[in-house]
Amino acid sequence: MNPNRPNPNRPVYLKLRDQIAAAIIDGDYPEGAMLPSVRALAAEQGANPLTVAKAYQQFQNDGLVEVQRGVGMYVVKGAAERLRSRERAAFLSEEWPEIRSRMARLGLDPADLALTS
Amino acid sequence: MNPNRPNPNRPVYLKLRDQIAAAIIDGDYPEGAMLPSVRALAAEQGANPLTVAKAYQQFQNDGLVEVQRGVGMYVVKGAAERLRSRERAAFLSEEWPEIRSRMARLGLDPADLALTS
DNA sequence: ATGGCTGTATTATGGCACTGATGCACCTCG
DNA sequence: CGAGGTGCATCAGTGCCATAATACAGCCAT
Repeated sequence: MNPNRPNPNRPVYLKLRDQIAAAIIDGDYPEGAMLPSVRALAAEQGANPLTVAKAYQQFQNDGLVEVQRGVGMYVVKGAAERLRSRERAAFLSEEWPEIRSRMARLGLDPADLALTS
Repeated sequence: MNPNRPNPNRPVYLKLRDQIAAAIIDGDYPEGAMLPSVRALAAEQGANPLTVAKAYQQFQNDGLVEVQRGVGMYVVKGAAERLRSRERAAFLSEEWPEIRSRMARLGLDPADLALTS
């Protein structure tokens, strides 16, 4: 299921990826700070180091983290804002339309649910 | 992925399942009407008959369609409302909390987006 | 009754994604 | 220089998904 966002049986490396992205946006991993090593995060999350590495991979490709081989991976300057901007655009263009149409089909109104929670 | 909801590369049988569910809720397959045969829908969708059968399977298990072997599968009375109710509950308890928290993180307000579209 | 339509069961196969174990290359510090 | 920390590459195993080829079981109009 999917792959798919809310899917519970979702690939581990994607769940980790989302979790890390959230931490960067929220400032839990400040700019310039070193990310947990693949082994450390793997041990903490009960996952395989390679799975963690795969989760980190995309951030490297996108230039959001800087890799110093033999040392560690660091959050680059402006990563949080760039990441937020990118995720927001992706959400609005790819996810929100489907969510909105599904809610309409189910007779739900986003404005109502916005208040309750 | 999930197998995740909005995932584009999602198993065919799940995409078909969602598509059929939407058609039932929207009344495209009215109560008492016969669903397309597995072979017909397979040909139309360019899929394998067994894959379509797998998509139909869950509706049988849930008692939303009645199977008349040798004839076809029919939408039972009240299926649309039961299906909508079930999907709504599932959406609110499993998907909406995550969606809401993600929107908050990205600085988006459901109430605002409810108007725009 | 027979041909043609339904759904279903069986088995086999190819592909793909995810996960995992091992070892290597690189850097820093004492 | 050596120990212990980094990330990274390679290979293999596993399971799900989709497809295919058949064959079978039930119903109905001609």
